[in-house]
Amino acid sequence: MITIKELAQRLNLSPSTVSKALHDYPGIGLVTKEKVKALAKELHYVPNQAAIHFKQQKTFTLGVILPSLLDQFYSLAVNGIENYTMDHDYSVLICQSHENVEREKQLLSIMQRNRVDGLIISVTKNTTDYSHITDLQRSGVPVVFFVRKPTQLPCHNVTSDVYKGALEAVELLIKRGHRRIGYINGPVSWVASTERFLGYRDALLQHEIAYDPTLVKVSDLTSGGNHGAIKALLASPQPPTAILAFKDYVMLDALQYLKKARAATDGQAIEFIGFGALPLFEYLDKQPLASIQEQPYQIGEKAANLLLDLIRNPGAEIPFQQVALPCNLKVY
Amino acid sequence: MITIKELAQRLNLSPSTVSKALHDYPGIGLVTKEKVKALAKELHYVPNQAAIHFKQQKTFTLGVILPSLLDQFYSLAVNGIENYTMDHDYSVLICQSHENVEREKQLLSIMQRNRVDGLIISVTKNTTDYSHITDLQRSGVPVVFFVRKPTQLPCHNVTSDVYKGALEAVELLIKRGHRRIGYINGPVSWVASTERFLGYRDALLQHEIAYDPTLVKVSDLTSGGNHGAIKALLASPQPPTAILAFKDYVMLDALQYLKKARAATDGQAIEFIGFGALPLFEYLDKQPLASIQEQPYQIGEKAANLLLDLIRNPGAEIPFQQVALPCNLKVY
DNA sequence: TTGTAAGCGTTATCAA
DNA sequence: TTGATAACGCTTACAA
Repeated sequence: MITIKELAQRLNLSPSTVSKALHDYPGIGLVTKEKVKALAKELHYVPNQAAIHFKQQKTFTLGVILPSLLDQFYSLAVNGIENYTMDHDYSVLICQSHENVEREKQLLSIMQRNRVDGLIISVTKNTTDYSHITDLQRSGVPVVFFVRKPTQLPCHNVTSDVYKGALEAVELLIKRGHRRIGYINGPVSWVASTERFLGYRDALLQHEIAYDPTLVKVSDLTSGGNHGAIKALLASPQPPTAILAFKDYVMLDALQYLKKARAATDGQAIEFIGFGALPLFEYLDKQPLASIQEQPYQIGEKAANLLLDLIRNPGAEIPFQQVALPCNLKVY
Repeated sequence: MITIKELAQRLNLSPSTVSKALHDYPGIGLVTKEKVKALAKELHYVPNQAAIHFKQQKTFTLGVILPSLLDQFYSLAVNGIENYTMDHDYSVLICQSHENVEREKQLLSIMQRNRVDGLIISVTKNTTDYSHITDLQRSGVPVVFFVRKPTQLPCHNVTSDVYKGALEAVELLIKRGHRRIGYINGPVSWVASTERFLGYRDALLQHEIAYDPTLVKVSDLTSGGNHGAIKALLASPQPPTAILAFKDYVMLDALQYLKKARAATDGQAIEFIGFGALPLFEYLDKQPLASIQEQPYQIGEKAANLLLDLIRNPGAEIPFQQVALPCNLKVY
């Protein structure tokens, strides 16, 4: 591997001159500059990032921790992050927590060893203690939460405006004549669950429909949990005629369950709306009424944008940014 | 950020002693060792990887280049790679080419700057010139191709045994009485396309069914290309009664097209088999006959395994490894 | 316009 | 059992 030192030797120059020439540093003779660049190209000189990072005490790298890349929501978000960072000459270190808190802690440590300049994170289902994250922050690494954010902790974060998303979805259901509208919620510890729930409830109240707690069930978002929730809803004395689901996958599981136990609904079709508007819906034979489309790519972009701003203004006491990108009700 | 030097000062030791103590280097007093470790913990000492990489002239990092993480096949493969490398104290630098050759070249350069110890790559649709990759190899970085491999270039690679997968799929169709079986192939420049095709053709020949080239169409794997291919098959004088598809997505597009143009099939249902066995199939109302399940996770694992072996035996003239993992016909 | 020298954090070699 | 020293590749303030 060819180094600046070697280039310098071959050209009878000093390493610093070569370095400057390669970076178009002002005050280097045009002839020298060209000579250096030519030789660098000829010998396939490739700068050693490890050395640069080491010298600069900066890695120009953002850490990204997310639950799983199998969820298209997150792979889209990664694309948004990557594109933004690429354009700004940063790179990303992507890691999956697989919803495992221990692993999340390990990853935080990896991020720290690698001296990432900042961190973008969507915490696991089970993260309640954020000390591993606040420790990192305290050591001077700015952190932006995305999609999933802590309940109490004040922080920078980028999410979807799921409150409004849920509100609009339920309004659509009401407009279509539904009065008994169920909701299958996600883990109650999540802000995202509360917000969706409030949108659901407020839509009802705004249209003078009493809020009935028996129409709300919680799922842990596993298939089993989803099946359990729909089953419970069907078992209520007056089952819902329409259901809002925390995620499209929840809805799909519910539909699957219904197909098997359809007798219970008296042949009445239940109308569904979920969050996600996943690409795979294009291929479903029987599409749902609608889906609330979030903007994962833009969430990623915005999170990266925010984080780079924080990195570039180190001392600055920037107040905690809370960005909520709009959702879009996609009617099929 | 606390450094070894600081730990040394505080303990009135030399940096080298501290370094050795932290690494359980033999010949360090037990007392010293404990003292060092205790202080390191107390002050939250975190080693600086950039410095270590720089010093060791090794990054303990594998580069991974793949077309897109949106394809679950690849996110599963990444999981396999990650798990294997984690267990062996390596990390991964994951990048997406988005089927863009120029970007692929850029990424190679990024990998080189970052001095990855090895590269796992699935090239883009359009990569025909491999010089950017062979250049990297020549500079001493071992490379393992996965999923997509070059036609001519001898290389280490890990793929699926799609020949056998296609063969078994077509045999199933034949057993079910089909005699006119179509095949929608992927880009002809891919080895994976040729292999599938040969499996398709050999299955026919082994059952004494003449191979009819008009029943084979090529798609570029875009929705448009897929629709075009199925349309062409339907337009043939004797349309197929069953179709093998290069990928499940091809099959889904074909099914979608059929739904719209179903008149053309005279109400005869065409039976399909594709490659992939994607999780989303669980949610389809009308499931295909079968799908050929590949093992992306295991492919990733094996590729990482192979690459680490290559890294660990630098000089060794290891003959090119060609691993093909079995496919499994999943009948719905 | 170019060169000198120091230093980033860590570790390996050798000496004490 | 511990310490001194050099080196990894690069950048930059300062000197020439």
